[in-house]
Amino acid sequence: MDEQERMEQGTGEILHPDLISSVNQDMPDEEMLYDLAELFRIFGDSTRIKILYVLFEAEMCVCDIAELLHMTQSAISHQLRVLKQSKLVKFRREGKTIYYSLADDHVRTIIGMGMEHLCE
Amino acid sequence: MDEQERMEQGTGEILHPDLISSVNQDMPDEEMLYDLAELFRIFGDSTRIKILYVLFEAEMCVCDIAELLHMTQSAISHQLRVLKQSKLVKFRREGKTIYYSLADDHVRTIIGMGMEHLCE
DNA sequence: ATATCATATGAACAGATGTTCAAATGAAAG
DNA sequence: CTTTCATTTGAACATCTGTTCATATGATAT
Repeated sequence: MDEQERMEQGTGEILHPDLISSVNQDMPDEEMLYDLAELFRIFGDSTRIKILYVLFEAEMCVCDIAELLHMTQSAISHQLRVLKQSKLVKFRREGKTIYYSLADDHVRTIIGMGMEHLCE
Repeated sequence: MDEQERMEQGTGEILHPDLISSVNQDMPDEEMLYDLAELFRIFGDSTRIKILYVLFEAEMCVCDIAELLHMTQSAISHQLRVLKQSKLVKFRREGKTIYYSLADDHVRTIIGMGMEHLCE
């Protein structure tokens, strides 16, 4: 009844009201979905993917990563900051240099999933 | 020798030359890493994540999705185009309406991985 | 202290991205 | 054919994002 009335009100946009309310109940809350998108957004940049891939192999300092990727040390530092904020990498200081490494194995798994999807 | 010379040439940026060349060999090619980033970039938007999540439950037409997400039908259509191009969703026509659904189970797995990472 | 080196940071700029609006398909019904 | 409805499309616009450049930390060595 409600839905039928709305359908006649002018917009006339609702085709399957029952389906809509059913799906609506099973949706995670807005915030969770936002956080999820935000997580993937971090992986959605070549430079950051490369940095993470490099750290697959070994912990490494900023200038080494910059050299490896043929990029400015500043650019790398900015991106490491993003990765740090998302808890995807961690770091330790040793004198003047700072060594970065993967925060945990989730990074490997997620990137692995992506690779699998591509290779098909 | 080579590396030492370069270190003294001026920039003085290379700290661990051996590590660099070792890691360099194990890196996937540029294009693969770019595609990988591109794939994740698709997941890195709230609207697209929501659309995918909705399609977890059932195939659905454009105006239903728009209604469900409280968004313009045009905005949804634009995003479905992106998802279509990335082969993440497929569609079938039935008269005037077009029904979209997930292309395969990889989408579920990848989003599942992201969720797992968040819930820790 | 001063110099040097590794890294971080802030402002600025160019390029990418998402939504909106208006208009165009494309299929069914009158 | 014309109308209606679901969807697509293109241009315009505002916002976001990544890199660069110049400068600031912060630690070591002289």
